[in-house]
Amino acid sequence: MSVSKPWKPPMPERITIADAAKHVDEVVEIPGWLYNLRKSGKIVFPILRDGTGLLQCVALKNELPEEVFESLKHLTQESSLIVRGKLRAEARAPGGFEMDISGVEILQRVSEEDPYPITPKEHGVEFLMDHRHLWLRSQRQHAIIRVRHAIIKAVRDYFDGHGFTLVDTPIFTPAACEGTTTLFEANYFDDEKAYLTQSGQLYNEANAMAFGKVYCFGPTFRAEKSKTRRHLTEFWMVEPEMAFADLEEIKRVAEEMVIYVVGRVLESKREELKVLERDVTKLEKVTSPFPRLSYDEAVKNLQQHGSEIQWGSDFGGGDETILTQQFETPIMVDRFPTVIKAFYMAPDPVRPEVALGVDVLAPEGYGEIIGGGQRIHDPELLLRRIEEHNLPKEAFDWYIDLRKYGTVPHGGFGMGIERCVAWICGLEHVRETIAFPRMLYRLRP
RNA sequence: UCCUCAGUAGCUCAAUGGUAGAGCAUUCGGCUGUUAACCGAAGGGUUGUAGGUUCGAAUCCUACCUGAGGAGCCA
Repeated sequence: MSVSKPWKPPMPERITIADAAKHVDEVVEIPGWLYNLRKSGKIVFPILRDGTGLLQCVALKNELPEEVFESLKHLTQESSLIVRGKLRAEARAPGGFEMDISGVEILQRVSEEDPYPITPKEHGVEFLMDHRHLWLRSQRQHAIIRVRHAIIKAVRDYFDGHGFTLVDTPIFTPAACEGTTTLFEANYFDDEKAYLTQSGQLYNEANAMAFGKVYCFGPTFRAEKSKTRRHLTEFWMVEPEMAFADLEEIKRVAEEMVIYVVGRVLESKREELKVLERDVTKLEKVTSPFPRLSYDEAVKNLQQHGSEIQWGSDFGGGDETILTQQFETPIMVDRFPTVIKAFYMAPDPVRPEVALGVDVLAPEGYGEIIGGGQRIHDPELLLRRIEEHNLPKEAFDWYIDLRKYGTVPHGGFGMGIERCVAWICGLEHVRETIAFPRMLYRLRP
């Protein structure tokens, strides 16, 4: 004699929208938020957002209990809910899949008294920045942040795959790297001052002498009152440093890494670049070799193109644009005047008035994304430079030690992640390249 | 820090010295395939703040506040 068990409907599998294609013709449940709702009498089209994508759903009045249909019909933007139903391939739906809703669980209905502020229409920069915590839910911001993720992953994969060890450097530092004017100050217990790092480089050099090839990747802080589309006060920088490397090797690595990163983004983030309306043919041209100019040649070139620049000064705002517009790939400019570079920059042995430094300038007007070069490894010269720059020698004792105990030629570079993201995504401003940008006059949200 | 521009409904904007308006959003009504859906209706305003000019100011003037773009500086 058999006992019949009471029939229970099988619990539908919970999936994400990104996996919808694998579950066509299955009944599933998807938790998410209401992105938008279109309705037409007895049929409503809720569009669900779950962080992995968008899914159009369909609910018919005749096929659902009255209260379920009514609750959907009056649901407000960004209300949180779980939808259940059968997935179907549907050419008319954006994304190509659609769910026939059979059940809905509303987790929270956003009140119409205080509706979601970011509507599907256009908004201004100030409003969006004030609502950055909500703005991140939009398609465009998803695309940018995902490309950023891909860039960071590619950068790490590049260095991890080329014998570099990740050795992160401190955020709190006791003294300035290159001067004290640009640093954020913090109280470090009792009466001591600490500063937020503006570069991991000096510590990177110690790490390179310990491990050979290292990189650090973390946030850096600059208290400069720069108010332009290229500046944040808090930004992320990846900085490789290599023992036994000369300027040519540093340039080779910088070029190879940039090409690798762009390639990886093109390979894995086509959809996101499409959302951003990025002209990918411009990125596809980022191949070896990058044009190499000396500072001397760059100055001559700029003067021919009408710039006021004189030998001995740094590039002005328009200068980088004039230079990069002439090429389709990033360009490398090296051997800047020693006087405009940091104290640790190695002079060219045959021409000490120029330094063995290099900048990589991105095309399309994006400008400097990488700065680096060979560091001074001669102890006498380093001491002299510290004096010339009026830096407190005691603060650099440990740095000078690196030249006393087995000094070797070495160098590296730093790449600003946000500028790199802005370039690859084709953005107007770096403020969209990080979830919560910190800028002059903007600390919130 | 300096220069330029801008602040009008929740949002995006119009109104160029003479009665503050539209689209979106919200609410109500209509519509069974919508694609930033559409159609009809309703509510929604100390025109950034303070002062001044004028019969009359969103509009002209002054100061301040807020924001945006840029310069210098930088990745």
